[in-house]
Amino acid sequence: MDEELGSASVREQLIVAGIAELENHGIADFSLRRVASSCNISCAAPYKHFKSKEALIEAIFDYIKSQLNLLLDQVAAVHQNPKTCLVESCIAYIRFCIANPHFRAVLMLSGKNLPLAQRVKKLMELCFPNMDPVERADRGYVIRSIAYGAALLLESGELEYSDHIIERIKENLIRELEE
Amino acid sequence: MDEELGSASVREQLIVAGIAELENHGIADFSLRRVASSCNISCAAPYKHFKSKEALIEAIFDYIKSQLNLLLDQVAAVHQNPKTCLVESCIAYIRFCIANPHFRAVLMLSGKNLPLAQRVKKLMELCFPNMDPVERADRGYVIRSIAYGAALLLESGELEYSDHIIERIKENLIRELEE
DNA sequence: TTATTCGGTTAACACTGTTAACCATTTTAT
DNA sequence: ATAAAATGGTTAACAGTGTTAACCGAATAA
Repeated sequence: MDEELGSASVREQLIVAGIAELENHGIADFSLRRVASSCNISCAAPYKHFKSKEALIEAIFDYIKSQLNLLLDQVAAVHQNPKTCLVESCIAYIRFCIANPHFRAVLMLSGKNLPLAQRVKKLMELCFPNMDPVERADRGYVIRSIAYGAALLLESGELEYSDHIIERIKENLIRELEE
Repeated sequence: MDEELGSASVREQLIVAGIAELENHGIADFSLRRVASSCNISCAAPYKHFKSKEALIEAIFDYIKSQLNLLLDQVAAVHQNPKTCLVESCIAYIRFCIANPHFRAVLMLSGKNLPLAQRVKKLMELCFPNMDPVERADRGYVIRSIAYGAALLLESGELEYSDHIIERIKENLIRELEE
């Protein structure tokens, strides 16, 4: 019963193989049978672990979300100052999206975008404890708009990734945190 | 062979029915046979008009793109001042995304995001003819990030549409156009 | 008039998601 | 220890999918 450390459970194998399938074929051509094949199990076997193909995809989304949360936890551990933590969280989100291109579409397309949203909300409260909550929330939305938009532009390849552009994004985020 | 004004060609019918299919079933469950059925033609008939299912979807994307271009043309015709035109173009883009939810995902998901991009580029040149091109381009990216990000937040329902929030977005866009 | 293209049809192929029936093994209960 | 049940796999089948081939009639061009 206990998961041996070396080998992943079939459920985990399906999620990992499903991510690869998502990378290689996109969500419009996601084949559960192909995923099963690549795990060397029969086409019906996945149904012992997931109710449906959609349920597997949902599990993949959750897995991705947890990965992003892990990363953002690390950022929070390193940066104590709430403002720099906020900026670095956004940058980490952007880098995460670039490193995992299929993730962003997935995160954005179905209300799975919470990890960054929650952190921005909390950090904004720490940054501006006395600010009018409406104003504070609005600023949070602008910050997230910048992060989401930049991630989109960078991941789509329309905007080329560079240290310079990351610096520019940082500047714009910081500007929202001033005054 | 001349298209009669009243009835649409089969090709157009397929595009319109395809948009409905996209709305009802999403891109992951887009059925070309269902689209054909809803046009009262056989399952093979679409292949007389499109090379493949993907080609139809591509044509749908192009149609959506042209709709957005029409809207942005109207905005350009009304607002002569390049700065206000730029801001209103972004707002029009955001409204367009909200009014046509499936459009945004489509526009964003595959490099079809050009309509706004091109206009922002040109308008930025009009707004800041003497600015360093790199600086100018960077500002354009920030403006688009704000527009794309806001469209995403509004369309996903995470941020509720209101005149107030539109005003806030405008303010933030204008701020990028100052100094 | 003849040939050709245009736009439709039906039939078929390989593939997909999903379920049912079955089976061996492992876990749990009595 | 033995019986029961749950676990996790199998194969076979069904309906639905994208796609192609073969065919066909009408409009068009030679």
